[in-house]
Amino acid sequence: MVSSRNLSRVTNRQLIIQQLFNHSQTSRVELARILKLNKSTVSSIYNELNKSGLIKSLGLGESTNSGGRRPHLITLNKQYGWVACFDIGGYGLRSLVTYLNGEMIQVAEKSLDTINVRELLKEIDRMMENFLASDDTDHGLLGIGFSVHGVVYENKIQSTPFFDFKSIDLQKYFEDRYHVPVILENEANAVAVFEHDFGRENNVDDLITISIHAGLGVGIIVDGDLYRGYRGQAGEIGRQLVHRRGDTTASLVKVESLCSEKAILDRFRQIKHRPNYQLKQLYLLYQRGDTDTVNLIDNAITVLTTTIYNAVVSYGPQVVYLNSPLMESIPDIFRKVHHRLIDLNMNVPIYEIRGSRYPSLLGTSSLIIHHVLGMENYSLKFKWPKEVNHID
Amino acid sequence: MVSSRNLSRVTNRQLIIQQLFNHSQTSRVELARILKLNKSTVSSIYNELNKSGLIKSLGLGESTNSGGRRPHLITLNKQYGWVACFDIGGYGLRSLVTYLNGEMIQVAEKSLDTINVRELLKEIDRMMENFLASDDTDHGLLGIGFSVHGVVYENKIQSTPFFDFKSIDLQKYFEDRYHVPVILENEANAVAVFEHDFGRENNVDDLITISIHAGLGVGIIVDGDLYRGYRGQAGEIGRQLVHRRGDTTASLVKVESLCSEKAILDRFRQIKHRPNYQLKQLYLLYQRGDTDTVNLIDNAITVLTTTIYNAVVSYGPQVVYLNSPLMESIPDIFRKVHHRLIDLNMNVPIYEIRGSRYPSLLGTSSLIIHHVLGMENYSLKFKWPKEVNHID
DNA sequence: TATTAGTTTATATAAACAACTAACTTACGA
DNA sequence: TCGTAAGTTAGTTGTTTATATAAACTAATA
Repeated sequence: MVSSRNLSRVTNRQLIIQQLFNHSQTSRVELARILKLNKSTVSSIYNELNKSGLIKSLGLGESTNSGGRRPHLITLNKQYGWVACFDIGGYGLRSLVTYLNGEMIQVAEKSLDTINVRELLKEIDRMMENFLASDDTDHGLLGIGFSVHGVVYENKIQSTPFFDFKSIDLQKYFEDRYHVPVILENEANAVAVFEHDFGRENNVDDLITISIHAGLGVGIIVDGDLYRGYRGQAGEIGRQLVHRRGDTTASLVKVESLCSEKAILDRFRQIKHRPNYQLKQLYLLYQRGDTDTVNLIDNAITVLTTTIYNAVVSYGPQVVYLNSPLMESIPDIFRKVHHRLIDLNMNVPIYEIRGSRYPSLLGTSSLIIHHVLGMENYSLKFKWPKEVNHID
Repeated sequence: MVSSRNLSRVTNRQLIIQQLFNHSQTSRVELARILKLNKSTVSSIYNELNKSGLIKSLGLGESTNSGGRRPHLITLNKQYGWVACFDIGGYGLRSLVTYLNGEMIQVAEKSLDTINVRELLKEIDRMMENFLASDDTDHGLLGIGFSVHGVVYENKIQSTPFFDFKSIDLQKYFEDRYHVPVILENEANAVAVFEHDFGRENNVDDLITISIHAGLGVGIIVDGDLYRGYRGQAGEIGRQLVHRRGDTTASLVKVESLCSEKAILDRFRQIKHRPNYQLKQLYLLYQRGDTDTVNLIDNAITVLTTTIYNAVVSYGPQVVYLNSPLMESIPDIFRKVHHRLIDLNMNVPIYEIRGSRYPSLLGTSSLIIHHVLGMENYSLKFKWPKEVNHID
């Protein structure tokens, strides 16, 4: 517990954990120098952390040219434990297991077309059993995180288009079952956390990620922290109202009805009278120059461009990331949106996130690891996984 | 200086100052009970603050029915010093002097139509001399704050439509001149700070204020803190691009070109061929039902409605405030916008700020007082001044 | 006499400090 | 080439200092 008494102790321990986390190796003197703490203070906290098993020794380092004792190199013990993360969306269920440092251990995926919540819970439990069976860490499972395509507030799902979660409190269910902390977060927010915590540049503390799936959502990082809004309602930009270009009536439509992946696919199926067409067919017909399809995509590009532009003037981010399976399928879309934005003199860099299966899971991993370590208010930097790529 | 050593002392002192600030009277035991500190800890810090003159005694309070010694009531000594605030806009210059607790002492105003920066500085200095002459506080001037109609970043004006500030660093100029801290803030942000810190409900920590003047800007409070965006660029929603209703071309226009006060007045003067018409004439012709004028206003109402709606889904605030001399002149506008928003099922309460001369100045006063007291990260609640009213 | 406000004194925690040991490099003389 | 002294750096140990808490006190009330 943090009382007034041991406030500085807790703070100093957090600073040391942060330093351990963010640097692949360090030593006691280095900690003292960087954190401006006395060597004895560092030693005292080091002993505490070491006793709890959070520190791993890396042997001796090199001494300087002018001599001196060699430092004992140390690092965070990633084998201390593991966390599980799940992404729940329209497509089904994806999961990821990472060590305490966010390093991927394994992934799993299960598509669920028509499912009820019981089915989903059973599938999650099956995955958890597998994960628990292959555990090779010191203290085992430390926490579970969920990324949800819907509005989340205080670890409760407020609304989601996919399942009926009114009947079940996911957090309570899994906390009771596995006796570890469980957190829930909105998918777009999780992706934003991923970009911030796994980002290659360390100094980007104001960014937005735009997720284009069934709807259109923004994840917002402000000054390094997630901006959720009142009751988690911030960033629902898909619900913005616009006049359709050339529409002479007074009618307003939601932007996501014009440019979300779902809206585009629905319209495509309708135009082509093929209820089973997928992204693949959309890509093929677009490639072939099919007029209807090209018009459909061009229109979406127009709407997307202004929506992104407007998000930038609204949120004032340093960087924008787009997270969209649609754009991964049809690379032309991002290319054209990008060019249009440059034509509009938008001088904020914009990137596409590739490997869009992992970002929300990794962001969730970061969130639960922050929580497990009691480091909610500290920036922890994670290593970029090879499976995820950036394109600009 | 905050070192690891005296961290808890600094924190506890801040907690006590916060409590003193936010409650018109308190006592040492009460501080100890509320802050969960030992009575002796409170006494120790009390003595420190008392020696520095920050505390004023209010005599003895009442003892309980069951007896016991009467408490010595204390309060923050508002007479400790004063701060000066200036609002610089297209209309000219407004200023406000407050005590350390944000209580108004005096105001001044000077309209400047065609001015250069030198003129402006001279006018500010003149006002400052008057303020200094009538000073009745213990330690005199403590700080100066500026509210600027333009983008501000790290106390520097990045851009403003009104003056050429490239040549002058206001902060440095006045810090050198008066040897007190000087801060600059964007006007919409200052209004947002005003609504948060002077707000009647204490628990609204997510709100936006929409300022409608020459342009259209949003001030955003997230979790009790100002959200400025990268280089202060957040909230420039006037620069959002939209299709004009019924426009069959592909052209996009800035929303502020359709619904800002300046845009409306400009168009009004153009339609009526009267370059000197002001808000008064606009109001009169609107009242008389002049077709051109009614259409102009109706169109602005339409654009304002969707812009506010879109801001709400983007930022997810708990409350929205509108700050607009235009709406103060023509109350119909707010009434209609409000009704339209209800028709759109926007369930976030929206209020109009009346007395729009003071909010930005009072918000700036809060900012500089926070700074002077070293309380940047603490919420200080100010008393609502009688001159400012809310309408919903 | 019981109760509450506030102070004083003693004690505990933890950070800083100073002085130590440990372990290294370099320089230099035999 | 070896040995050793001098200098350097890492990390520990004992001491001091700041500060929060606890307990025992005084003061003032119903």
